[in-house]
Amino acid sequence: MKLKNLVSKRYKETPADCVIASQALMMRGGYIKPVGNGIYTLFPATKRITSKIEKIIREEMDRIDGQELMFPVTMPASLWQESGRYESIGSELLRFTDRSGANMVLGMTHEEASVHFVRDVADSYTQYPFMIYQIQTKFRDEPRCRGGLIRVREFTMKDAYSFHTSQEDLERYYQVCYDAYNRIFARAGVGEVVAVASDSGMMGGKVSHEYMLLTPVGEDTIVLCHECDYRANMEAAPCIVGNVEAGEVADLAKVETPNVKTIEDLCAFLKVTAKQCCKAVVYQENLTDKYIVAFLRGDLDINETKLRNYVKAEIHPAEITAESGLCAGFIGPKGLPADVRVVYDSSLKGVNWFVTGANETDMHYTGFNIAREMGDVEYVDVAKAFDGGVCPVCGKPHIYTSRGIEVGNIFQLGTKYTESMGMTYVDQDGSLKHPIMGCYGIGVGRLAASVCEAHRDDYGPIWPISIAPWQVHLCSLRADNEEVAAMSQKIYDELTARGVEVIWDDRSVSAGVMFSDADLFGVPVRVVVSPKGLKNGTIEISARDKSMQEKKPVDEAVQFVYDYVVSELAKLDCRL
RNA sequence: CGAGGUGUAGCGCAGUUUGGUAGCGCGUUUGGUUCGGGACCAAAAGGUCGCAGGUUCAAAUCCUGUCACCUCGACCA
Repeated sequence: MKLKNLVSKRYKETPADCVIASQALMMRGGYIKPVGNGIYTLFPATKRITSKIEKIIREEMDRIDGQELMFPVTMPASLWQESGRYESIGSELLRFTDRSGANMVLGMTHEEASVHFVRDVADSYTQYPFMIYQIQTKFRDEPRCRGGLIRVREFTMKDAYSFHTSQEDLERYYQVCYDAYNRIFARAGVGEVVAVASDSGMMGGKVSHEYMLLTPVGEDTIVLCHECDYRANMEAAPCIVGNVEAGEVADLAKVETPNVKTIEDLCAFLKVTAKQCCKAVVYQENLTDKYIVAFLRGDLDINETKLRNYVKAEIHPAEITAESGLCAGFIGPKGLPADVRVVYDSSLKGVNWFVTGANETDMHYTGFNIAREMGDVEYVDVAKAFDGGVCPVCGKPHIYTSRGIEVGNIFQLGTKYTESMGMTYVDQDGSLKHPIMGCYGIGVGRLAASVCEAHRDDYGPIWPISIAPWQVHLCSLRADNEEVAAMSQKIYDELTARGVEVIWDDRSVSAGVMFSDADLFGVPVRVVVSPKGLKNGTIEISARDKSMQEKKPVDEAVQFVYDYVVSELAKLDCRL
């Protein structure tokens, strides 16, 4: 492929509104163009990258006995009504009507479609287990898109669904997928992607992992341990405070705290630490508007996901009205309205002395002892894990947090969909049973963008050779020079004949333009043919990541490049 | 959905306060000189100033409405 014929354009200046580095480079390098909010055209170079990612995914899915198929993007609403998600999922699911007025949806995930398919064909235990997968367009009407391909509304995803006759078999296969995912990311050149325990969210099910690329620009917060390899999404991470500073037992006293509403003000006013405060966070159930007051230690933050899971309802931060009986800024456990649901965080357990609200304007209690004042209450973990917290695995207080981009996930779904959609098979003993499901996703475009985010310099992406749009970038400096033109053609022909992918730049432009464009292409191997080199009988060969730079005699150059490409590919378990 | 912001040539921007026939840089085309990290000279093409109303002799500029996009927040399998 000659670069001058490639349908693309590169820009010297960063387009407006780019927020993260990979997005800026992919816009400048002519990889993507926004069509609408969160909707992109992928240019030919990008499509070559995603196709290679897809090829790796296919190889690994097929290796664990996956069977590729294709579900539709558009589905009748009735399919989603069967599982109950037509009602339970919000406006993220794009709904529309067809010409006859029938309700339709655009697929954002395909559990329903997969159950719809297999319930007719997998009716005997002898057919299990099996896994089906597809690589296909998804549409999710995200409220807010971000960072180029990092968070979009329309995207390509590999989604897989496995079906089992026992929880044990699901767990066995889950581990197989876990390993396959690690191979996929390693082969795509981002071995730094790590699996973290996660919250299952709307997918249902219990055990799940997310594969995260750790980067400051990530949207998720990851909890890790310095001592051991514990890793979890903040949403799912337990908060363990460790040693409790119980404090002295003291009498309950009501004190005036005029206009002191925040923990910070309270600490300053009463000369106490945040740990000695019991703070209230107020939510409301989405459907009923019923108030939920969560109490936790003053230095901690609420983990909404854990709270949501505990109260088993969708919730949102409360609007505290005059009729609610709540006294914003002065809320405490004692004297709350009866219809308010109260949740005590584990961080409060065993502490004898708290400052907390008195449920009266400008009044707080000191010496508040939850066990004495409120009796035997249940403590649950609804706080966010924090730096220096206790690791739930090794027990050492070495928790820290980091940010990450979720590039894939795996879930043990259980029977949520097979039950709701009435899928059964006949077991060995003749009884009807619901298959147990797992599901496994990878966002292809997001992975490509994440690779760019992880592997780049100031001048452009540095694509791993396994997914690079081309393996070799051939630069003909002074292509008008007959010798240069002839040698370039020879190198291009020979490499291409041996299966190496070459992008060939034979434009009559200055070296600066040619090299800066090559940097933006991010192709791993660069071959430079120039009059200067040819005068010495050499060809320049270098790696985009600067790990290799050679001058080779003209008759050895092709073999050297070929060998180098093959060996670099082999390092990522890939072939020409 | 809440708050803020921006729409002017393919890209980046100025011009809007104070209304007067639309500009700069990059890119593109042609000719010439250059040639190892975004060269130079000369000429040229390219815009109903997001859209629709209104005010005015006159609107990119003022007013009203509307659409789109961006940022922060809410939200997020």
